[in-house]
Amino acid sequence: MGLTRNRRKKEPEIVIARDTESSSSEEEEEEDDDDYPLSESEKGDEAVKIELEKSKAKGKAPITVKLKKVCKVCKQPGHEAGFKGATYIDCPMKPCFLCKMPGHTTMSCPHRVVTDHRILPTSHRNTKNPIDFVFMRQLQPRIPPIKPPYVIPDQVHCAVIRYHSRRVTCLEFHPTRNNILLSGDKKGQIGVWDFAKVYEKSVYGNIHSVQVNNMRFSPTNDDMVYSASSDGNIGYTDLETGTSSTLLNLNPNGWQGPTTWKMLYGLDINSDKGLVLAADNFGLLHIKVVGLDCNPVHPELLLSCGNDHFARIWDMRKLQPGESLNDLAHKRVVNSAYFSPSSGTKILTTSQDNRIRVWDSIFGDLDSPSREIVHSHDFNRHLTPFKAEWDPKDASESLIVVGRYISENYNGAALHPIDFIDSSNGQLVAEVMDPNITTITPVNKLHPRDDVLASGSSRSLFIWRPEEKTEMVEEKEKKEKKIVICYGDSDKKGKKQKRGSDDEDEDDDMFSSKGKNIKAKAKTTKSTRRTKA
DNA sequence: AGAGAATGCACCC
DNA sequence: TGGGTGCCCTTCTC
Repeated sequence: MGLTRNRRKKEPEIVIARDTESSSSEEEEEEDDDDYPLSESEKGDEAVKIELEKSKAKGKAPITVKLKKVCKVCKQPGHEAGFKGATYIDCPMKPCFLCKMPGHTTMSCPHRVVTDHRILPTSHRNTKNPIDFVFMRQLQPRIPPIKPPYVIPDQVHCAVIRYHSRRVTCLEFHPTRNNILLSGDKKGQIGVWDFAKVYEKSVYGNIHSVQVNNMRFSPTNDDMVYSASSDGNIGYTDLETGTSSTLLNLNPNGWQGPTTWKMLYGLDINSDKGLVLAADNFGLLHIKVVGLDCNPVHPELLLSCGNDHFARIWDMRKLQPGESLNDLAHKRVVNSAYFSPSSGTKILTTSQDNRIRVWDSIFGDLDSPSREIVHSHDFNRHLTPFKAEWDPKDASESLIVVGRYISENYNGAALHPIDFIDSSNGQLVAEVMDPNITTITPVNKLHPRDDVLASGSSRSLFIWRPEEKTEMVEEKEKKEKKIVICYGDSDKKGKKQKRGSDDEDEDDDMFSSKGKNIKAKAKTTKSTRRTKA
């Protein structure tokens, strides 16, 4: 298909006269001459002239350095890629960064939903024209006659905390206590945050030694949580005390090299059968199984996904290699696969080919997905993998949330929104973003009961809520001077507030509206931990 | 303020 | 076939 990455083994020769940038040039320059001979075609290219004025006192003539304008992506002259202000210009020699098809760039991609943020407020974008609606009803007569309105957390208001020293890898809401958010990070720490009492948090660093990949609460004891980690352990932790026991250790003999080291990724609980399920990097089929999901209605059904490009449906009673009930093919690694939260009949997957796939019924034709939604969430080794997740409160089982990789220019700021998508039609229902949050937000979780979205972005956690609730919180926090609410278009407020705070030196917490402006005083933890390879 | 580091996947031979 | 190589929008720290 059109998904090859068009790699060029041999890059064209680049000659940059007097270039200071040495890291990107692969070949050693023997010649130091300024007069780089331009070919006929290249002569038309504008050469950038940088005039370096040596000290005026010495009265030396300015030195003119010619830099050939070269694309930093494909290393070819004649065009440039990269940020122009807040807008990223794609390299035209590469396939579209969004849909991966050649022949156009992200800017002109037909799958690019947003074209101008200055004209259309996001909330208006979900208006369907009546004909579309009727048409859709005819095509899908089984959708609920009136979709319950989505309640999307207001993008303007959020709360921020930073206590992780590595990037956030997973989030989980407490099953009964509404304001408790659990977060795991790349270092193996697990945080418990009471986001109503903003300052109340605990961080447990002794449960795992490397990244936490998934967490699940015990169905029988609200205070106990299971966690799967790349250290090969399943921890079983009391959140009140932080005391943890090891339910499973796949590496009892310690580190014997990367070929034997086992890592646990997928984790889910089958309460019907009283099982805790976990998948390691070798898996039953000797592939890395990264996700697991038990069907909420049919306890014998299990869904797995991984880097073999498949999501697979299993019968719990027949978990043998090659015995899966269905194999759902993808073009790239599958980051996540989830049954729909109430009926369990739909499947939602996120794949690194920049497509979200939806199967409308596990009892129907599973040969190909019911829909593929092109969405920017593909792979970057420095980011926690994106996972599109269902809204557990949406009775129609169509609303999903997923972070976006590529940025858009929002009034001069390059931001990466969190997208709410109606998975029944692929429509972008809302984008949540804040000018103070400039980092990418791959980890998102919708609250099981409240209209709350929790997000993990780099090392920070965000709670987004509807405006009414937030204003209460906001008032409270203003008094306490403990948190800064992020305002949609004035980060000044937030900064002032933080600067005025007397609590700055209290501990290594980070309550800020803009991590960039306020340096964390978190202990700089030397990464002495062993990595897997 | 600019370099360096962390480190997953795909492609290549 | 497996190790070597390179990577298009990262983010933080020094």
